Amino acid sequence: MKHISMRKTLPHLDTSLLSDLPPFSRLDRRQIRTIIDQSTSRRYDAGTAIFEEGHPAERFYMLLDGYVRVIRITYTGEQITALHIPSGQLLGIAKAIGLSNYPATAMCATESIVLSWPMHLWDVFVREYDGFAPEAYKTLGNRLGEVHNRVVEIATQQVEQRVANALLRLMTQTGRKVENGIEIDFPITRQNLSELTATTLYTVSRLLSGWEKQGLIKSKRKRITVCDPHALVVLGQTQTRSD
DNA sequence: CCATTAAAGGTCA
DNA sequence: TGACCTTTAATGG
Repeated sequence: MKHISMRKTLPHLDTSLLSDLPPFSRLDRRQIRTIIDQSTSRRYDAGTAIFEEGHPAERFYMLLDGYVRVIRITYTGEQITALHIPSGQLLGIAKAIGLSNYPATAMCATESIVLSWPMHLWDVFVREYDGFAPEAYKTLGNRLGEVHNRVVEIATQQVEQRVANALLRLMTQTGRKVENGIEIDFPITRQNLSELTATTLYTVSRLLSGWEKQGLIKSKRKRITVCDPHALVVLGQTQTRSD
């Protein structure tokens, strides 16, 4: 028995934790102090949910460290990954578009550190804090745009293109430089990728194996490194259709 | 071109 | 060891 996540307030939360993050970057020290004092901080293990689809949206969150997978459950009980959220972003901000329940589950892809506030403070933040609302809406807009792009891809592209593009997006959004390329910074399985691209884990596995043989990527269990981004870009745009 | 099914080997706690 | 991850092959829409 180990690594039990306990809810607790960490002792020394410095104002610098938030002062560089867009939703709070226009605020002075005193305001940020107030915001932090109203927050609850918590660490989550990888694989645990911060909040779940359908539950009342009681709190909103700022991801300080880690990665979160936004997941929806289908009629048959399967999960599909909608998008990934990197640290420094707000999440659980359903209130911004008038929802009273969370529209999706937020699952930690890695160990994560999160600040949260009771939802009744949302209106206070929007009213009192310069730049907060625009940044929140910008975040929502970006996510909506990303989901839109995927809908278009799924409707118009072949599986190979979709997987290549998904990989490129993850690389640019969460990539970390390593010696032989750029590694996606959190554990991701064939299953996860297949959910993102509306295909099966077997097809993803076959594609990745092929790309690895050609030297485009390297992969270990739950880890993928892109070695040749340009080749993937080409793959992602090539229409291998008879003309 | 791609999903499904089945089977087997690998990895991790 | 058991649960989870990955690959490969066969089959069929």
